[in-house]
Amino acid sequence: MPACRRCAYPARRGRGAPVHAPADEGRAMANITKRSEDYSRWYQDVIQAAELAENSPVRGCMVIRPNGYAIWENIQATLDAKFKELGHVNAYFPLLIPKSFLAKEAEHVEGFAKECAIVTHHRLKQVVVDGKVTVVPDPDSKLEEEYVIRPTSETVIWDQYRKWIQSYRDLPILINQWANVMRWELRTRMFLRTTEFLWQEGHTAHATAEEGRQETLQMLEVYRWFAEEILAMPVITGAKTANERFAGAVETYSIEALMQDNKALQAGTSHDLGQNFAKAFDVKFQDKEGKVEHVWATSWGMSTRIIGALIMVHSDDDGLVLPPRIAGTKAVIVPIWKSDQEMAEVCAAADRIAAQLRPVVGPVHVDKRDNMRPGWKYAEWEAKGVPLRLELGPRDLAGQQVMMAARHDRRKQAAGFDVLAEAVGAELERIQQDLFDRALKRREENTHVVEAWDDFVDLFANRGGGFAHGHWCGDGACEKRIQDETKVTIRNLPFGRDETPGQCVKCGRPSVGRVVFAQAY
RNA sequence: CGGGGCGUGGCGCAGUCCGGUAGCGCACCUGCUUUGGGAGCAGGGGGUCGCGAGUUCGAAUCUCGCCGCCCCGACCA
Repeated sequence: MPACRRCAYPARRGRGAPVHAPADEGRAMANITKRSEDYSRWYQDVIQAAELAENSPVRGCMVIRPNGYAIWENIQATLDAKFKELGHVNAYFPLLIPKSFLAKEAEHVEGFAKECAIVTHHRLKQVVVDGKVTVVPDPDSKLEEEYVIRPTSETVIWDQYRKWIQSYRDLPILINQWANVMRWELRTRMFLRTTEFLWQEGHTAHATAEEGRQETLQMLEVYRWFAEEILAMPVITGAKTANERFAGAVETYSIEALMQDNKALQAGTSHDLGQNFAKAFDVKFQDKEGKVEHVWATSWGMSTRIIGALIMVHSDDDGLVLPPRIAGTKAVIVPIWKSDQEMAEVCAAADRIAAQLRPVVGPVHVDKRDNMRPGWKYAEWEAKGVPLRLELGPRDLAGQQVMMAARHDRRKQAAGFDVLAEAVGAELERIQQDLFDRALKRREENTHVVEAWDDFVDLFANRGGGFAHGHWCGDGACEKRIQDETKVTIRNLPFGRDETPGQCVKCGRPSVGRVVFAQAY
């Protein structure tokens, strides 16, 4: 696999033929695979180029680098504020769960048993094998009851809620926790499915079924708001089918987004748990009439997976694209100079402008590095997804203006110093809106109404897939057959869906309305 | 866990078939000149060739075992 003789551009790892850089061969830094060429490699390249995360020594776990973690911190800050606005409080429950807890709710065990990491010992012992010192679990330290590293916290939390709840006066309990969880996945992908991931999990307890239902729907609406307003990611809200429901839930609701490769991604879930966990953990309360009853529960979560969705919805072949509202750095100022004196003047002006902008638009970075030229910096900040670049050189200084360049559409325009804060604020708003509009347009262009099975198969096999609105008989077995034959699943039963009766796209039996089908992550 | 591809300075790769003591581009460091879309020259630093055994006078290269990464399945969301 030699380098290309014509241009000396090195061949890519793992492929036979040398791959030429596009017209601009200088793009050696990031070297991002095009989406059209290899979508999943593109995804990995973007993560690397934007320095969001890296693989760790442990398979399936990732190191989230500062650029990636800044996004997560903004997600946390925004959601946390919203949760609290709605009356929730934060708490923390332990990482380790007694093995027996997992077994208490029948469906819950079934759902998670296959992907649990188990702690069996509490001590290591030095041993010498073939003359080399190594460590092994000390057999004498075997735990009497083994612990499971939480795949989710329903069980520990409900064990605790039993102790906290006696009367209706103790309800509702509206607790959220920010935590890491572990699910031993066979196949992992950065952010989208990692063995360990970060999330928030809300766990609430209520006096009535209706109140629980309302909470579930309210939190789903929070996720919809967050995805659409903050992440500029249009989503479909709706109920999951029984097959796709959370293990132990009465009803699961989700938000579903469409990625640029036309695969769907579940970006947040909210579960109405009914009385299942209250019964499993014997959590009862006495109501006003003195009657003793099991409490009603919900849980809801959004994880670092959403960062994967964020990457795939907006980014392009030059790297990451972030909506301003979630970007860690809103704008970067690139000073341009020739002489030392110009450097001093331009940098001083850049600092003044940054100081002026920060209170209005948030974090603004001034890139004063003198070991690379402006063009290099442009490309680098583009790869990292900073929404707006401000170019400031001697000519701008003379004209009392900066050049603003938007990351997502390359639009460049001048903005005078006297109106800079308003101009930058307005441009960031335009970018935010534009990203949403662009994503929504793409989703609409890739959403189809299907009637016949042949058309359904053809859509996903030959016409690029996307979202398909089709009739479904409601039978889980039929749903499974569709999945087995086409890899397509029902993403959800959208709120406000078309409930005109029809015939199931697969089996032709009567249907009470359309559902959303897609191939999914 | 099945099929395929791949592990060589930070990144991307050559060298492996045919064994001879490791090289290229970029990045990095120093200096000078540069700086409005990926700068130039000169000098310099950095690699137990994924890990472990074996064959050999000698292993990145041959043999065996293991580990990891990527893609496609299975599992799962």
